[in-house]
Parts: sequence; structure tokens; C-alpha cells
Amino acid sequence: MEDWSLQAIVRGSSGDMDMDGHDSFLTSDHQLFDHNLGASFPDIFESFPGSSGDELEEFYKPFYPATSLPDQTSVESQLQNADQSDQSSVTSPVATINAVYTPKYKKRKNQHKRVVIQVSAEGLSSDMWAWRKYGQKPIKGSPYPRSYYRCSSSKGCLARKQVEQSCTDPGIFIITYTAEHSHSQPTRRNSLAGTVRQKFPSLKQAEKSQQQQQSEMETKPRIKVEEKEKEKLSSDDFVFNEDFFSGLEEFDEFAQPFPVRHCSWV
DNA sequence: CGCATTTGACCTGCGC
DNA sequence: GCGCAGGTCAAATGCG
Repeated sequence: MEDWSLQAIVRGSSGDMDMDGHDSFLTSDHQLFDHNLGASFPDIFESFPGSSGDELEEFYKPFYPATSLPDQTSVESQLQNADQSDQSSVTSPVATINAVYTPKYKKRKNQHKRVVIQVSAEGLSSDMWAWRKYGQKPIKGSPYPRSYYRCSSSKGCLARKQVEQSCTDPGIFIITYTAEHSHSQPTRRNSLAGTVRQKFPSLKQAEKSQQQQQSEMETKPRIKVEEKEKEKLSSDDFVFNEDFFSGLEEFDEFAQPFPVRHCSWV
């Protein structure tokens, strides 16, 4: 909220960029490509110690639309665009490729490796994992708060996810997954299956709440904006530790059912 | 009663 | 060293 002017600037300069405005100005060290995952991965393959590439390919496959693997030229042009908007927005993942997730306040610097996907609200509600919200924070430069979730299916499961709403397209949610599940995917949606409680508002709900929010803000300026957009997306680090590949199938499972709009490595 | 959500406080990393 | 921002904790509260 405090940085609306900044947003305006960013949006104005980036125009109808394929990156959402949030990532374009929020973080300087994020890589965000529109459907360009595949083409951008060679860098990762090269830099990933001991990685054959095929494994990673298997991993990221579910995240990009089958029809949208861009060619190298479009990738390069997009990278150029990214460079134009933010010279530091494209950085080599090499430096953080060995990052290992350490719980609790540890090493933000090493958390650069994350899996970031962009989905519609529909996609949000299609996540079969059981997530428990443990925090929400307003993010500088974004009108929407970021919500923090951890896996509630299993006690020791380190899987985390951050959800943040795109500031350029409220219908788009940026999800960042960190770490992997230490258990198999639940057959039930969550432990509260059968209850009314919803972990992620549907698009309609989101719209509804936005309308509420708007009317609220008309009467009382600013206040509780976050509540509404509940699901923001965020960007998480993905950890390339030894457990990384063992969890790929799980990501595969949750990634496929819903439409992924973007996927990026940061 | 058990689990989820909310929310302020706290901790840590980072830039200046 | 200080302040800011991101990430997490935990008490309070709500809901089924």
C-alpha cells in the first residue's frame, strides 16, 4: 500500500509484460519467465552438479503447458525484456544451487532456489495437499499480502508453500513451493475433508471478497486489505538437496491438475 | 475436542 | 551497528 506509486511506475514501464508486475519489481534476484521454463533450464542443467538434466526435465515438465514450450529466441527476447526492466532480474542460479533448506529463520540468502508457479484461482483450489496457514505478511511493493502455508498432512513434513496474488492480475496466484513432502499425497483433500472450511477461496469468492473489500474501503479508507486476498502468491526457494528428486513425483501430482500460467526458478 | 485461521511478536538476513 | 523486510512462532479465536 505504501508503494502504490512504485507499482504504478513499474506497471507503466513494463506495459503488458508477460511477467507479472510483482516479480518484476519485487525481487531483483528472481527469474521469471512466461512459459519459458524449458528453455531456461539449460542453465540449470549446466550448473546443477551431478544432474543429468533428464531428471530435472521430468521435474519441471508438469509445470509448463504442453503447448507452450517457446523457442530459444523468444526466451532470449524475454530475457532481454527482463534485463531492460531490471538488469539484475536474471541471475545465475549457480550460486545457490547447492542451497539446503534449513528451517527456522535460516539463511534467506540460500533460499534462492524455489519452484515458483503461477496458477489461476481454480488451480489454487486444485491443490490436493493439505496445507495449514501459519502466517501472513504484507510484502513491500505488493498490494497483496503473502500467505505462508505448511503441510498439515504429516507432522514432520517440511513442505512449505507461499501464496501471493498477482498484483497485475488478481485472478492469478503465484505459488512458491519449498522443500518436499516427506509422505505420499493424501487421497483426501485434507484432514478436514467434509467440512465447509476452505483453504483457498474460489475465484468467485475472491471476487466477492474483493468487492467487499472495495466497499469497505469506500467507507473506511484502507484497513484490512489483506483479508481479502488471502491467497497471494509468493516466491519460495526450492531446495536442491538429496531429497529433491525423491519428491518430484509429488510435485508432479499437484502440478498437473490445474492450469499453470507461469513457472519460474528463482 | 481437534484442527484451521488470524495476527502481533519475534528472529534472522541483508543493505546501508 | 541500525533499520528494514521476510519468514516463523504461538496465543487467541473460530468452526465443525
